[in-house]
Amino acid sequence: MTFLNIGQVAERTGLTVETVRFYEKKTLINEPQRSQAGYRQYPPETVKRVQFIQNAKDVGFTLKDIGELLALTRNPDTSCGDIKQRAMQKIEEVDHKIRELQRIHDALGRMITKCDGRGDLSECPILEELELDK
Amino acid sequence: MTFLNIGQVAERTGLTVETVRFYEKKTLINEPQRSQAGYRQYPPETVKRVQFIQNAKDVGFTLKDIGELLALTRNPDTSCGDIKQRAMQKIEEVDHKIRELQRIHDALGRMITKCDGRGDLSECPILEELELDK
DNA sequence: TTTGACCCTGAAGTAAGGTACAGGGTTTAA
DNA sequence: TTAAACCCTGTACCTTACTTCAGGGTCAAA
Repeated sequence: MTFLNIGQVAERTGLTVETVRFYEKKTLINEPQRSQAGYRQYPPETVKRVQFIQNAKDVGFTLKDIGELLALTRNPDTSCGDIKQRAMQKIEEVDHKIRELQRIHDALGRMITKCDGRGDLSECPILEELELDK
Repeated sequence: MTFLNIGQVAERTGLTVETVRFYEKKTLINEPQRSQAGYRQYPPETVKRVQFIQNAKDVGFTLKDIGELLALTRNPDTSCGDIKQRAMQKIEEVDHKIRELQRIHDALGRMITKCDGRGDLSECPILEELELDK
């Protein structure tokens, strides 16, 4: 078993060295052994762990969420359903954000169609809708 | 013309006094006159200005965007088309965020349907998809 | 042996949009 | 006249996910 320096973990995951240290400080990856000089010596599984973090982030989990997911997996009482519940909670958050953005999209769309882009600022339908009194 | 204390502006807009001061520091509202004791004395139009800020925020503009919109309206060379362009730029940002959230929604949805919620963590399809090696 | 690439810690800075103090002065009504 | 309710400044704090910096040690190749 051959260990990896922090630079090698960074290289294999596409993160920076600073971000790997940051994840360690957040206890998302285990504190590794140190060499005599104090260099971190990561076991190769650390790369997998970092990739898990990246994948979970990519589907919308925050680092705090990810910490909780990892805590769940360490608890022998955790079942598959507990993980599923986290995913369902997250998808609900995502749906909520989508609906809010959809609302914003529609409001902006209405303003944009009202404005032909010509004419004076004083009669700009967009500013009027936002109720800016000039 | 009767002036308003900061508390009255806050009350009429639903903001807190601190937020009104914050907007002033960000130069989104003009520095008002002061009473002899140093109290801010806002002209009544300030309420309209704050409402504009609230409306613009509500359709997705950041405070920075709003500052730029206000700067545009102070520039005599600005046309209605310039404002429309900002709105179109914003709707594009919003669409981009919606697409990203849709992607996340779909990915989470796929994971959730793969997992029946029963069974052991070691065979959890969600954790497998996220590539967590236990 | 020297130089460049690597590693270390701890603290501070970044964006966004506020919120919360601490420690004081003012106004108003009973 | 005193107490409540208001106002002031300046600074620090909050969240999220990092990034940057200062001021060092270490390792490997030429």
